[in-house]
Amino acid sequence: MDTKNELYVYNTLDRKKELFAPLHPPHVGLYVCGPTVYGDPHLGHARPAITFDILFRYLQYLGYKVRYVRNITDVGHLENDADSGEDKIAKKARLEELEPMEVAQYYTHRYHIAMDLLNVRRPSIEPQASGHIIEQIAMIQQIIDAGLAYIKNGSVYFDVKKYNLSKKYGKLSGRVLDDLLSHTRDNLASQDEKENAVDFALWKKAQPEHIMRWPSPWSEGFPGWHAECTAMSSKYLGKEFDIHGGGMDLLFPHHESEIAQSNAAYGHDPCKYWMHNNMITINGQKMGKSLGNFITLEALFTGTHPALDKAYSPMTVRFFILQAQYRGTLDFSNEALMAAEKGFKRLMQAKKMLTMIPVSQVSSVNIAAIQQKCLEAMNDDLNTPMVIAQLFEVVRLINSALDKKESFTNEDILAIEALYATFVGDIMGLTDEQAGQSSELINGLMQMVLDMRQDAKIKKDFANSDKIREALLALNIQVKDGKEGVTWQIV
RNA sequence: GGUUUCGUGGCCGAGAGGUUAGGCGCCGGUCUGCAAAACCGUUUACAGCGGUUCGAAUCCGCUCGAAACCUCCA
Repeated sequence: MDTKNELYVYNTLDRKKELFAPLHPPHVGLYVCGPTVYGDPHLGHARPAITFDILFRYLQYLGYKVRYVRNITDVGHLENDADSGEDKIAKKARLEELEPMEVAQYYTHRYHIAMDLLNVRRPSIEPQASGHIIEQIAMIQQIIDAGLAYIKNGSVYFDVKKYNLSKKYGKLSGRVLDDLLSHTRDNLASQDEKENAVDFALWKKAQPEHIMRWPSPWSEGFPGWHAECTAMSSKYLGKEFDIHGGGMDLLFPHHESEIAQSNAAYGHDPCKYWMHNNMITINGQKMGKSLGNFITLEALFTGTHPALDKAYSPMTVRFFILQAQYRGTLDFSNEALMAAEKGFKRLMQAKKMLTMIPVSQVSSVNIAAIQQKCLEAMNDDLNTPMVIAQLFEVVRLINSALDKKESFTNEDILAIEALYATFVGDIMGLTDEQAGQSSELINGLMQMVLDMRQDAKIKKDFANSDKIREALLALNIQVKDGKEGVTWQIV
């Protein structure tokens, strides 16, 4: 009966919304594929980070004790272009004459700074792939012992065809092995070692030019791409946990192969729910490093990218992302970001006006109903755009109350404050960026300047009053002449 | 070629078999010394063609178009 107060999430495994029921309540294990740290974080990184930050926050709001693991991939993966066979991180390190770990550390740091600005909560554990080589080797050995991997020239490959005899490879992505066998392209140099094109590497023997390498029972080399997530998720969340998240682009082959590895090594799927965020597109096309159309978060925040008309604050970007449901593509444009910026400011400004509303004995509003709708929206697979729509209803009510077209009781005002604190602050992680900017000194100075302008206005010296207004605007301070007096806002 | 999605008004985006999404923009009004802000009102929608239904933007089929994945990528 109470279904509206229970969380439903879209499970990619069966492509429908399911009631979320943790394996071991009140604990929830959440694993999300993190960044590969060989480049600056861009807008694309913000989407999964924010999507699963919302999930993390909301699960906590619901009272769950969440262990959120998000890895750092600091062991690069193979490239397939002409000069390849080389580890991506190793390649970049040589170009810049840095230690590979120095590069990884540098970009990890940059990633953290960007995520902090976006107010993305740090995960409970952020394990590095390079720190879990032993665990990955152990897992690979278990797969070999199970007879589902073979060794060729010091490299280890997962035997997908053999695995498929007892389990179904492709159950997450909807792919059929026979189709994959007949359609997969075979242009990788290393593929001649594979028995089948669909087989994937668990361990790769390092070529001489590789500088990232570790000893193993098979060769000196490095783990395959999919190994780290299985090894680290099972180490920190157990061999069966609740939710595995990541970008849709990782569905195949990465997550499909994680399922195969987990089944081969442990006999069952790694998790109960698979959740995937969609991509951010730019002019309808996926943003990606290889396409050369990606916008780094730093460029976005500073407005230095040629495609940008101006800088957009981290909270504007966060709000922009939350205005779309996480499973849909989100198209980027200056126009859309500017609309988000204006909308976000309006949302935050209304909250500040709350203290100016006269308290009434009678209420003309139903805040509890709005709160309930916000909860229902969150419970419906994290429908943040719906939550935001409800919050704008509150904005309208606040502004109408200021215009004396609605009346709030003290309880109403407290309920609205709580609504903001819970949904805007705690759950959606939106903070007021100007909060810290107005010190006592600035407030005092502003009061003085505005008093001077007011004097000029009384004397009908509009030349001077406008001069003050324009000078303030040049400093990005907007003066607002309201019915109840003059206020100001940093724009 | 295969797999998975998607096509909503000027833009971004929810929803979903019958009842206003929301934001931004445009236009009109209130307020203002003038603006801005705020409020009120208004304007364009569900790719196309069939089918199911009392009724479809919402279900089914086809057509057209777009994207992601199949190769590193969030």
